Amino acid sequence: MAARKSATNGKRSQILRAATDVFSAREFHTVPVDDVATAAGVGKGTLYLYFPTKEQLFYATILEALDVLFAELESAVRGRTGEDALRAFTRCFVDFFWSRRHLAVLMGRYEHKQREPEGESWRLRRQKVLNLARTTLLAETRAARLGTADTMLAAEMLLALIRAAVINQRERDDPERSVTLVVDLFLNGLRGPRPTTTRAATRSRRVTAGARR
Amino acid sequence: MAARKSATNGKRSQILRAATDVFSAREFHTVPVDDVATAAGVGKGTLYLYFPTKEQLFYATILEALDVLFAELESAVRGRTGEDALRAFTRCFVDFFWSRRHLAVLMGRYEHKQREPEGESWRLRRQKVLNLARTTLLAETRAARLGTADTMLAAEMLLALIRAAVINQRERDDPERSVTLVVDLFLNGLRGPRPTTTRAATRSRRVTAGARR
DNA sequence: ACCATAAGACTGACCGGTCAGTTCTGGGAG
DNA sequence: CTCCCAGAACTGACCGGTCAGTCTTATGGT
Repeated sequence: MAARKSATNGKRSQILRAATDVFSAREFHTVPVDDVATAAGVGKGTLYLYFPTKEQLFYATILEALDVLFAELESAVRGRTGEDALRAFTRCFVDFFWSRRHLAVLMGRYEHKQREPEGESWRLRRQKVLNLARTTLLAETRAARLGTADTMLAAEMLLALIRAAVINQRERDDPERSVTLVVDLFLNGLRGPRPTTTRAATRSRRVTAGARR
Repeated sequence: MAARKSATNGKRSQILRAATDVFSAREFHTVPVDDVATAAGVGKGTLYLYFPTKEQLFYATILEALDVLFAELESAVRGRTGEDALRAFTRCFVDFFWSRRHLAVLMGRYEHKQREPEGESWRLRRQKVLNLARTTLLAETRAARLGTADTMLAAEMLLALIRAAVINQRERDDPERSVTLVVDLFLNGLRGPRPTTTRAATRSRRVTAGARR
């Protein structure tokens, strides 16, 4: 029985993995279910044993990934605060999509689906991630005297920066560098950190911006 | 003849406007061409007199909008430099989508289509906008000692911030406020501008963050 | 023999694009 | 001004292809 169940789950995640690949490479509506089944190495009928509709299969790929992401983010920031937490958050985020580049495309592409019936749980999950970002930023935003609405927007902007960094990253780039770029830009802007001593600012700037080349 | 031609163009843009509305509200593949025709108040056949395929109709909505955006951006920054230019650029961008909110969704949703055959001209146009952003940033990025690759990424990040601001803006918000938020965050980060005099920084921060509420 | 699982052939709905027919327009003749 | 006609503009019923989801059949384990 345990064996049966594990075999079952094995096939389910096998389908799920294939679905993620295929849905990342091509747009949802241009992908025939047969293609997913073929990619997964199962018959179409089998696929429908595990997922009731094509849409649900699609959402399953997103939702499960978001759950993993959230769990990883949460444990990454646990016990940290301030800039340290922010950096850990960003690093975790970047790494997650670093090893799942296709997912970044997939998620960005269909964020709007949040309005559809199934999309509700998607919205909820995204909200959870956003809230975690907001919490992580709380100290900084308080220091900046931001109101609640602005804090939320700041969190959105952080995610936007991360997204831009991930999407524009080349294969050969160093993910850690993206983290630095994002966090530094987000905290100190293009003009660099406020100098505590005049020379310190210059040094810090070079680390931020000049590492490559 | 002049009358004929203007009547013709009138119908074309009438269809185009309807298409933009419909394609913004629902996803491309879930929209039957009949719906667009109905929304435009013309028969399906008429639609196919002006646009060869459904896809081309779709792309026409995007491409024409991008052309307008680029022209407006270009004239907004002409003759300006530095922070002044950056602010004008951002303001123009925000205003454009402010009066065309649906477009922001539409463009973000299908950026990935750039890989498709028709998407080539899309990619080109986006590139033009991106380059304009890069040029506008040139002074700042030089000051920050960024390499070419990083300057490009900085431009991407500026666009990402603008996009986030536009998408998260509520109907009642003041667009000018979004501009301020984006530019200030981009240049000086969440921690605010480097103080030239101690008090000046505080004043500037309040403008950045505290205008609402 | 019976059940659980898998496969892929099949079917019905749906929609992009066409085209045969209709309506509009404008201008020339009476 | 009215009638008529030619051609342009427009229309929507229809056709053919494409799947999402079902159902029959095959396989193997107990």
